[in-house]
Amino acid sequence: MDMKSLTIGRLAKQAGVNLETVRFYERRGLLPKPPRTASGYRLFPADAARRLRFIRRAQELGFSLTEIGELLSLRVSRRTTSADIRTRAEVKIADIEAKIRSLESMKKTLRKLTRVCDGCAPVAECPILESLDREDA
Amino acid sequence: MDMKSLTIGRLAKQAGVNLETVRFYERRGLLPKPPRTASGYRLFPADAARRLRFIRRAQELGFSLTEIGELLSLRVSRRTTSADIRTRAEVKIADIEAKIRSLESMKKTLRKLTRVCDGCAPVAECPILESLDREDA
DNA sequence: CTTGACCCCGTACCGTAGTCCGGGGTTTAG
DNA sequence: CTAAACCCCGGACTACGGTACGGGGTCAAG
Repeated sequence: MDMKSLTIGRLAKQAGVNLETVRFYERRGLLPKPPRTASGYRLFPADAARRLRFIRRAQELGFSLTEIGELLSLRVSRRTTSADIRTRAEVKIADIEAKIRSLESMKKTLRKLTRVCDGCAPVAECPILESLDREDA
Repeated sequence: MDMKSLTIGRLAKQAGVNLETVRFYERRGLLPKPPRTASGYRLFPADAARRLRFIRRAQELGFSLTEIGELLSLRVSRRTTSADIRTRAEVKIADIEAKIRSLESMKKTLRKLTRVCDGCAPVAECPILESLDREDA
């Protein structure tokens, strides 16, 4: 139990999540199984909190836990070739860019709306529908 | 039943959602209650499909149905003042900008990863954890 | 050496967002 | 006129992402 390890309770507090959520993510494989003390207590490395915060943020961006698992597994190692990782990373980048474009489009519409508000011109229709409306999924 | 109205089934197909989902959104108030035929069939205006597609996209960006309802209600009318709408729109813009920043950060990390792949330098750690990791919610 | 805070585990339960079912009327194409 | 295809409704069911519960062991302060 050196200073660098965290019990599950401390980790949960540091990351701002429920303790049960930590166990749940461990079961789901989003958090690597931590070493245990002789009595069975989990001892998480300090950077587990960073991983938890990453998961939370990614969720707010509309990624499912399964997709987050895929993001977290993006790294080069003996088992995975560079080319494989590269391809998978590029797919994720494309997903992300699509999300950014949708958000930019929503933002533009909302900005237009605030300008209309300044001009005091009443808009009866819902202007945000203009955004996010062209083709593809 | 003019050409411009859609039965629930046609609407669902056009928007690419399940028919039950349309009824569900109507119950949730995300879709305005459509007029009915004498026999009770719903007749949706043609632009209901646009609204459905907006809802789906916004969900992919991590907005809950409740938040989507708030976005859809952003418009100026007798009941809502320009100033009120303006304030609410600005809050939403700030939310959106935060999402965009997080996504840009993820994207940057993934780009770095693809460059590493090109250079064939193996990375054992999970580099994406570098992103989305500073302060605030 | 006890008491309160913390941890273990499995299982049950919850909210959100749908999705399905089934018994019944309606519409439309043959 | 009838059969297929479509629509109505209420209510049950599902999947996902947690969250709570409860019975038990552990650890640290007094």
